[in-house]
Amino acid sequence: MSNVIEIPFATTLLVRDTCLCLHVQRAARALARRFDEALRPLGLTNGQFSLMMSLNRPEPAAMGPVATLLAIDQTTLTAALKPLERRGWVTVLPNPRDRRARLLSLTPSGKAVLAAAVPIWEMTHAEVDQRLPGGNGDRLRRDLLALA
Amino acid sequence: MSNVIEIPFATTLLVRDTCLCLHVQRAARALARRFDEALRPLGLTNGQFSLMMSLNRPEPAAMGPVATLLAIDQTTLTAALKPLERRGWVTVLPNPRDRRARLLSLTPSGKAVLAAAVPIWEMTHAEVDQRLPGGNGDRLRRDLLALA
DNA sequence: GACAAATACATTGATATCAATATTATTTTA
DNA sequence: TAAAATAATATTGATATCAATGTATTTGTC
Repeated sequence: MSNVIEIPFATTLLVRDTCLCLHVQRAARALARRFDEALRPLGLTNGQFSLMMSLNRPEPAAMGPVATLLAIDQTTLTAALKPLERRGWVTVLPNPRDRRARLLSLTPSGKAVLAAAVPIWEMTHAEVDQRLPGGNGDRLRRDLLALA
Repeated sequence: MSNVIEIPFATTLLVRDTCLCLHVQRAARALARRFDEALRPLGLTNGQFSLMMSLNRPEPAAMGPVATLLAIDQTTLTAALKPLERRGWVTVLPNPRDRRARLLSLTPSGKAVLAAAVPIWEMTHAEVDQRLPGGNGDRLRRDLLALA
């Protein structure tokens, strides 16, 4: 006898249409592609842009708080810094006050790339904002913050 | 003379607080972790759950439409199928009517895993829904669909 | 001050993601 | 029908992501 468990197709449709995780992942991929494409002339991805922007502080940042801000694992941050270091856009130096810690800074060329990216971000972001019901993302941001 | 371009810190704060791409990526990572953790006892990730659920159709699916539904690149789908095939949860067969195409199907054991995942999805999803202002994600889903 | 606990980060291994490109098969056009 | 255009998928190379684990350093406690 065949005992194959069948999931009702209605369940599939329910998950497809309601799963917030799927909806957020889909939107994340679509937005990432859009920003990646806009930033490509600078050799930056959306994630690298967000990371570098978060390093634009009066004082060098430590890794932990940056990972928390971006909601990425600390090991992901370690990996993400590598290509930025290699291109000379970011420096990762030991903190003399705590030799476990690292000080993350933008280099002058990193700042130059980031400065060039800002108008691209502004234009792309304005386009995205416009697509949203209501014409701006305030409501969406509030909802997303409740999930992060 | 030093000609270092400085991005105003206010710009950094503006991007941090308003960038929809960053907000969506952050929420996507947080939700992915939550669903991954809940599904871990079954050996499934959130993405594998979404993919396998999208294969639960009366007729085997082709790759293109599945990639479009999930808003992933077709090459990502090719790669994502590999571990599922290896575990015997999914079959990838050539389509006799069009030998370029592939037919994607769940195996009986794939259906069994997926069936076991459904109650976990329901519970996790209900928890997430509750966290949202208004107590459900209808509004958020509408906003996200406008981006995907 | 020694030692246990906690902290900060790195490494490894697996999967996810996409751009660029290649391969194979079908469809259209001349 | 042969050649060109199109379509469906695979491969490669680079980065992204996280769990599990390891290492070095600091902190807290006695």
